[in-house]
Amino acid sequence: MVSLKDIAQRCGVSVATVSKALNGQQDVGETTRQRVLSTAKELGYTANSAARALKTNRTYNIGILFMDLSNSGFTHEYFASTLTSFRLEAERCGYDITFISRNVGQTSTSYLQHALYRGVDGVAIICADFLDPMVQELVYSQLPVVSLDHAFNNRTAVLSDNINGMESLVRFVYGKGHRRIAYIHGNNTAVTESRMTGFYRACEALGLTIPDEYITQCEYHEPISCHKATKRLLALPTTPTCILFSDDYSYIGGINAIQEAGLRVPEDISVAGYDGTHMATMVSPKLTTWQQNTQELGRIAAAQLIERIEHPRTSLPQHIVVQGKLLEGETVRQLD
Amino acid sequence: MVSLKDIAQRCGVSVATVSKALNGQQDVGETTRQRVLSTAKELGYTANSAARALKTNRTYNIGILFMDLSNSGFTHEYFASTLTSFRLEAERCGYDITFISRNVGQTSTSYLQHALYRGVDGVAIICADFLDPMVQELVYSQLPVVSLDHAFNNRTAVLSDNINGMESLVRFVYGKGHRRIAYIHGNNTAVTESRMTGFYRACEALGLTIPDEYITQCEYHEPISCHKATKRLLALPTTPTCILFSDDYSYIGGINAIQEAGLRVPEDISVAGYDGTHMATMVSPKLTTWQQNTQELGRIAAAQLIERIEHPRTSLPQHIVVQGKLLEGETVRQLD
DNA sequence: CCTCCTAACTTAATCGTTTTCGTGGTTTAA
DNA sequence: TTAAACCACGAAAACGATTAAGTTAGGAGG
Repeated sequence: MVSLKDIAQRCGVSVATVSKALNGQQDVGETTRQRVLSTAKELGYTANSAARALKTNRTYNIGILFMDLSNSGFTHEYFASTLTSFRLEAERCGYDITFISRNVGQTSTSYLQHALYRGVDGVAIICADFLDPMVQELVYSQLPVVSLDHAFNNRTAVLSDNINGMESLVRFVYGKGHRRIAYIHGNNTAVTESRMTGFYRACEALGLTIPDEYITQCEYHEPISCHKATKRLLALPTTPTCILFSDDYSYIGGINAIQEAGLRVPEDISVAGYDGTHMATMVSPKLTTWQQNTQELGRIAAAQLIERIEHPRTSLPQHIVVQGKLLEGETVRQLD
Repeated sequence: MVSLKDIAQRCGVSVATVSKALNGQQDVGETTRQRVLSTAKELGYTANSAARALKTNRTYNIGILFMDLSNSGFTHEYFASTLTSFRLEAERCGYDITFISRNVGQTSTSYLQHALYRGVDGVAIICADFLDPMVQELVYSQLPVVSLDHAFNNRTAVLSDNINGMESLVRFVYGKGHRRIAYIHGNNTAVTESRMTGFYRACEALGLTIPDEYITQCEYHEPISCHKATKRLLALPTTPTCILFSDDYSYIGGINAIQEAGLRVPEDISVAGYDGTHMATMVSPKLTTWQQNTQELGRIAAAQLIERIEHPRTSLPQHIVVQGKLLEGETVRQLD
């Protein structure tokens, strides 16, 4: 590998001058700078990030906590596309991305240890168990941190507007004349809590009282689980006129249960999903759903984290809510 | 940050001894080793990977080329789950993963430059334009390289069995009595070529002659494009009895076109996908498809790359084909 | 008793950068 | 003419680790 030393020798100047010339410092003559720049290119010089990091204590590397909880991490479109836009923005700003795991070398340690070992400038928690003590340790360390869809005290968080999203969805189906609205919610997480709040807020505001048996649970991103939940709902003495599913993907299971019961969407029963995945617009009939703005979620998370990294004193931790929008598909019928 | 020096001072030994003690070298006394180990823990020591990399020229970091070609990278289950299992295996072996982009800092360079800058020990090309000169440059550099689904000369590659997969699929539907088999293939890539070969090989072996208009194209992972292609097929004077789609996801578009034509699957027309995504087993009727073994593809790719990294002289570059398997769903009807 | 070996350390160089503090030499101002 | 200011560059000290090459001290062997 060709280093600063090689360039220095070739140009007959010191290593210091070469470094300054390449880094655009001002105290170096224009002719020397040009000479350095051209020989650097000529020799095919590439900087050594390790040496630079060692000296400057900056790696331009961002650690990503992205755990494949129940196999729905990478393959879950919401997380996948958020990560993609995060990566895009980070790279645009000159940062690289490294996954934070629990092992350095062959031995297992904590997330924080791993982050410190790699010397990342900051950490983004995209997909993880937020209540895990090891995650807590990481969040409340000295490292700049941004989290997605979970707000830690005094730390920057980027949140999808789950309350408003669910509320809007309920108001939409209410506007279509539906009163018997069922909600199959997901696992017990902060996200679920928010959506529940949104659901009940809308109901209260609209003067709706929803029987308890209309509120049931399934696992996120698990069509089979959703299939069963849907079946339970359809077996009730008074069936709902509209079912809100936990997410778009689970809807695949739900629609099966509906078809098995000999019902059609939206003629016999209306449904809506949540997420606004690519798939939602492709299925027929088009799924009515709340589209989360993954592109903005990822971009803002990256931008915020970098802001915290580059201006640790002046930037302040904040909780940013990113608005989604209603995708009015064809699965909610107007009741007369 | 606490460094070797701090531990050395506290223990009253030299930095060298501390380093050796922590790295399990043999020429250090048992009592000193214990003392070093315990004070290291006590002070909360974390090694500095940058310093280590600088000295040893090893980063235990693997670069990943994962370009979001036409938005189907991260969100494409095939790539996403291959990447997941790659990451898992790499981490198990003590390696971390960093994405290779085209910019170091604010300026844009080549993939190779970026890889060299970060000093990765090797590179895995999971999802990229294999014909891009910049990719070629990377592949034929000094770095250990493994590629997925594209075989470079003298470099290790892990390949899904596209020829055999497609061949098996054709033989399966042939076995069900189908003779008028259409194939909507994907974009022009090496993968498509292989599947085409498999398709024609099976036809030849079975004595089938497929009319040219039965072979049509759509974009991978793009239901709308597949929708149109399907429509074209259904408008032919003699329609096929079975349509093979480019991939499971595109099937969503295909099924819409079929339903619009007033046909049912599998009663009126049979179909099959390709990939074996999670979704394929969830839709109703269950999709008949060829399941690629993403778990093994990722795992083997990582293991092979690490083998090349750790034994560059003795290990040899090879092209490994990973077998998939037929998922016999419910979308191919037995013809009488 | 002397030599030699070995175990257990230490010394010091080195990896490639960055950055502070000089140091001459030249220009400018008084 | 002289002092101050400025410019372009160099010397050298880090950053934190690894490792080859010494250096002890103590014991074994003759």
